[in-house]
Amino acid sequence: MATPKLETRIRQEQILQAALEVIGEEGVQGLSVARVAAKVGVVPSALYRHFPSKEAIIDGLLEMVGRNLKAFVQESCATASDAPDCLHRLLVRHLQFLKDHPAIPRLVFSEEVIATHPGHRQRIREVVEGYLDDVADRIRAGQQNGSLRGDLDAAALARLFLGLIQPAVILWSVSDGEFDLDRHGREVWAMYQDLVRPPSGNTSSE
Amino acid sequence: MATPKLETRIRQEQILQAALEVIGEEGVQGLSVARVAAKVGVVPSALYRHFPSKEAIIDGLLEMVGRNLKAFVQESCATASDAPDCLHRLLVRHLQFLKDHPAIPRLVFSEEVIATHPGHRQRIREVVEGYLDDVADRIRAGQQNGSLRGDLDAAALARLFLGLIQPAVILWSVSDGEFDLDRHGREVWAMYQDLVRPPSGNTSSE
DNA sequence: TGTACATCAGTGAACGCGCGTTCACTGATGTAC
DNA sequence: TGTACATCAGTGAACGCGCGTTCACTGATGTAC
Repeated sequence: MATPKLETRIRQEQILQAALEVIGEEGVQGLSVARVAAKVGVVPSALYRHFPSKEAIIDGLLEMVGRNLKAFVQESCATASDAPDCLHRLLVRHLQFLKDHPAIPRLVFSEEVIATHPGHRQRIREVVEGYLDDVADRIRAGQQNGSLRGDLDAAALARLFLGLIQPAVILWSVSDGEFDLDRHGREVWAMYQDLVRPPSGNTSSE
Repeated sequence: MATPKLETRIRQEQILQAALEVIGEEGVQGLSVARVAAKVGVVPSALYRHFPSKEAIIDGLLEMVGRNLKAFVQESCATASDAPDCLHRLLVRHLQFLKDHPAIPRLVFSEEVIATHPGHRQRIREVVEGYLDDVADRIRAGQQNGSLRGDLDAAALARLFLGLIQPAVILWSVSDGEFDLDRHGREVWAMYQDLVRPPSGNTSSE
């Protein structure tokens, strides 16, 4: 027993972190109990002291991702001057996050995880729809204070916002880092901004 | 030997078709040689008369998808009156296709396939970038004949067009068919159309 | 037209492998007395 | 302060399973003579 004992709470965090690293390196398909255990520095069966099953680990990851997305929206908009600025910060943050931690979108948009287990599908549904709802709320607020054009459906605009990010995920995955995320962000943001700009010039009415 | 012999060409098509069905039912993760063989009505080892490996089957699928996407763009635009109409038909066709054959986008956007084998990543790259290039070409043509606004980058507009479709893929997968694809199509198309409409009223100058 | 032979799709047993999970165990840590 | 005990994280061997793939074989089909 070279490995010191640690509390379950700490181990759970370590396990989730290790699982994310494995997904980043080997893909969702490569996520095995053995590999996660090796990264934690522990024997595979030790993981069962902290999670009842591999499915529970994946569920823990999805829950974590959901919390992170919620925090992203809040933090991006807390420091923003108006709704367009909030959305812009959120987009930039997402693209940067994609660059730093490609494992997360891989996990959320992974058909594999969805199809394997009904519980995962439900969890991903909560994460994606929760995110879209948060974004739509911010859009609605912007529409009400006049910083965003008011005649477009907020939920549909939120889906379109997600559509600024998703193509970047696949192109980034597929291109071995050649795809220019920053440029993509600038280009699609210019278009989105153009679309949601209120008709008159009062972009920051209070 | 209850199974009659058939030519390799026919079997190859049957195998690819069966593989698509398996992905539709069990996900990419559930795609196994045994399941495909069962669907074809043949013993697992028989597949090796027609494909050298499971990887080759997946590669065959990706190639097929690439051909289908190319055909989609051509057919949608052949009967269209102008570039916006062409893009609209293409969008509707894609969403309908997603409804009928959810396995295909699952395959193309599957992180699993990408991460597993470098050859697959290259193939998916060809498919996605080829599709984006085709769409961008149509957009460029529309910009030149004045049916599309000319001051936006065609490649970025093509990526945004893909962004109309991708959120629908994940929401459709995750919602057990509850997500309203037709409504999504109408809403995001209205926005896209609004964005790409030329500034003056001459939407169909020749 | 009839026979001999090459071709090759399909068979089924077998393989080695990595997988998720279990279980009896070990032994360090913290608490009760 | 010192001893006895409960707790529980980590161990390592073992499990059954499904996987992709191989290989010697079978036997129907089509061709050459």
